[in-house]
Amino acid sequence: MKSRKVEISEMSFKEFSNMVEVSMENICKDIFHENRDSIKIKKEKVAVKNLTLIFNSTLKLSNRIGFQSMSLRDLSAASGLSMGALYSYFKSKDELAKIIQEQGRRITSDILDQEIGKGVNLADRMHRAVRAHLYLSEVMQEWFYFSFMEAKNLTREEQKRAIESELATENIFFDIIVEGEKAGLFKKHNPFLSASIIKGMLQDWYLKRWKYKNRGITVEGYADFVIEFIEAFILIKK
Amino acid sequence: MKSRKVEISEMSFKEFSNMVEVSMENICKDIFHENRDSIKIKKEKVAVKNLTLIFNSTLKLSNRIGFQSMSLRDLSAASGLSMGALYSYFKSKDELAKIIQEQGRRITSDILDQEIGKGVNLADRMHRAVRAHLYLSEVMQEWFYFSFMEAKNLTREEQKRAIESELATENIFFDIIVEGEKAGLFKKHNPFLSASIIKGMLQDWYLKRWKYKNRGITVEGYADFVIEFIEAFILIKK
DNA sequence: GTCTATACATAGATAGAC
DNA sequence: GTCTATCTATGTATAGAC
Repeated sequence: MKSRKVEISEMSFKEFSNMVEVSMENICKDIFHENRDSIKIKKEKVAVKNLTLIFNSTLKLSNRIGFQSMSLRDLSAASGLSMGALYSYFKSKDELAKIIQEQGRRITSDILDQEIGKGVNLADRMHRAVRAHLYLSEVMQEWFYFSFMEAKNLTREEQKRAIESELATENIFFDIIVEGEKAGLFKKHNPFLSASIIKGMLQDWYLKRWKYKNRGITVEGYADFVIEFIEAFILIKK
Repeated sequence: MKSRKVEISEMSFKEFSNMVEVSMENICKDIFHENRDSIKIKKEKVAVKNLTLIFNSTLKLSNRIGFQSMSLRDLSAASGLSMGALYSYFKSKDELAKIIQEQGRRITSDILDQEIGKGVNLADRMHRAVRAHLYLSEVMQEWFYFSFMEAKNLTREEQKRAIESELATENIFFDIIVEGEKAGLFKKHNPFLSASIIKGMLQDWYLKRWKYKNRGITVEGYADFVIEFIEAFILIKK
């Protein structure tokens, strides 16, 4: 029980938060360079600044009223950019959604891989996976909420990617569980169901953050609770 | 462990399904009578038939593309009723959403109360609450999905009601857990978090049914798993 | 690079014939 | 009770001035 606390201190929420911040800006730059054909702006500095502004405004509005309900006039008002200016940064509303999805997926994938790779054993890997996912969805709450709620508004191709990304995350847990069972550390259950349930618990954090916030639950507190809950089920007691 | 199986047999999914079917038609009739001012149709038989048709078409379309993206022309095509005819059954698109929400909430509340009331002790009540909620969300999967995903598209008043209903369901679990702790049957944890997590597990069933279906998981199988998972955490081992 | 003005499509909603 | 035809508002997207 104590050992978990030690592992947390290796990656506090604050440190984690900074790490994501850096990753986010880099990925924004990558996105700018990759989409130079559909982005009419030439200067990197102004483009990245406004892209960030547009992404954030879109996420804020979509979280409140939904991407479909958000008109580009709304987005124009929220971002302070005119309709014409907006269309210098993307060539359609659909493409805007696509770029935002892409950006979030990359950050998620980068950060999770990086963080889980540090795990020294299976229990540690499980803790890190849970904690990293929760911390990440805390920092990028709007994106995670957006990504879940707006999946239906994407093109079929983008939907496929979203599902793949979703299942990839779940597989991280699946793999840890299966390895743990083989090693005789975890009880034998249906590992697919266990992984699903764990994923669901993590999702609850960003889908219902208002509820947890109202009750004064912090992301660290929630992480501790989830880990305890999972371990009661999978760990073999000695 | 065996005792749970006995309790299930008191309410098989099939029986449950029939119970809901009846409740659904009755509530559809109630809704018709209560909204006689906004519904221009006089004959109960034709009104209830078409209302049911409209509700089902709306749910189907909304589940696929979202309520906001569904135009009334789409709904007209799917239901086989003309635009004009549709407006004889509701006076705005917003009102249509509202009526559907109302109908689902009533069924949910009726069925859950009825089913949980049968519980003979706290563990039994917990099992029944889990199972009833899962079975209900299986029968009415489209409604549950709609209700969760379209909350943002409702008026502020309706949003408040949706949240209240959500929290009421969660409170069922909260109360059972608190009573169980007092009675010395359940371990002491944070009962708010326990109730939240349980609610999230139930929600996962209807939010990701495609995933469970693809993997061949039945609702009964999922219910058994969830109950086992919960009990590993809350039950005091003897 | 950003703005204003505008084109064009599609949405919700209603009127009046049948 | 249901249909077709139509009104009006709003949405996405673009052209061209600055």
